[in-house]
Amino acid sequence: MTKQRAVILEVIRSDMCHHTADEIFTLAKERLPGISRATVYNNLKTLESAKLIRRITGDSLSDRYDNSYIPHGHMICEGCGGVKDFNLCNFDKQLSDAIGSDFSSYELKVRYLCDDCKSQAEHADAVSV
Amino acid sequence: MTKQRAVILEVIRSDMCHHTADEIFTLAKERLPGISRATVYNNLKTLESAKLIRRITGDSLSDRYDNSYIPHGHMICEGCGGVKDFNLCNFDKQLSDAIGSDFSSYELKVRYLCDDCKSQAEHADAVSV
DNA sequence: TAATCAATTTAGAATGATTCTAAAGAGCAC
DNA sequence: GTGCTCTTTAGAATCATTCTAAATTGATTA
Repeated sequence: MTKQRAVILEVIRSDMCHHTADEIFTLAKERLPGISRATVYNNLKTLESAKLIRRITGDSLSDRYDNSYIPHGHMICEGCGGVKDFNLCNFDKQLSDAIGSDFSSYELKVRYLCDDCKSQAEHADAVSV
Repeated sequence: MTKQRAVILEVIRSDMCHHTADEIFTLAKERLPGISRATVYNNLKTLESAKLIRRITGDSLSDRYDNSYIPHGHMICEGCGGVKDFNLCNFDKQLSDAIGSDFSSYELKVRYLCDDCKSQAEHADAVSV
């Protein structure tokens, strides 16, 4: 475990946000000013292979990284691109029943409008009328 | 509806595959040799806004397009990469309850091993012992 | 401590998907 | 036919990510 890898893992674990590689790069740079962008990408791959983090592919241009490898749902706001976690009860059983087989993982993304973007949209409507 | 847009829509609807933009470009070019890549991208956006097709993100580097806008699950075999569709009963209600909001769409992908690949893997195990 | 060797890091170039730009073309209302 | 708007086109630009090759690090062993 190099110090670069440790810092990247700490950055991802330090809060519940789902950071992009670029954000992780910026945050890691605060602690290791010489760190390279390629190192961040290399380590994100390594850490995902080691099942310490999970990559989330989404609606925004860049992927995001989750500090947990355990599958769960992601709510993706169509306004701001923000990502939140959520869980469904007994979803594993429901899924394996539906597909008629065990499975190794799943990815569930819901596109919606978060409260902030919803009220912004309402405000915009009110103004434009 | 321009003839370019019509051809792109036909290409997407002509089979059950989930084509990439590049594949759609190639297929459209067979019928309209002068068509531009930008036209394909423009129209894929337009057609998705019109809810005639759906964009699927995350399987590979490039996005894919589904000839149905209605959300449904995808079972992706980790052995052969094959994709099958599946559905969950009352999933819309379950989802909106879980996230506490309406949503505009969802994407659900399950990674598993299909029967063929499963028996192949068992056979490989047997051989290797 | 010095030699060695593999893994990691680095900067910058390369790639690949997608978007942008500006000019040309098509279709429609008047 | 004129004007207007939307669409198409080719190629340039952009952006996230990957690759490359040289330098560095760290562990291991002599």
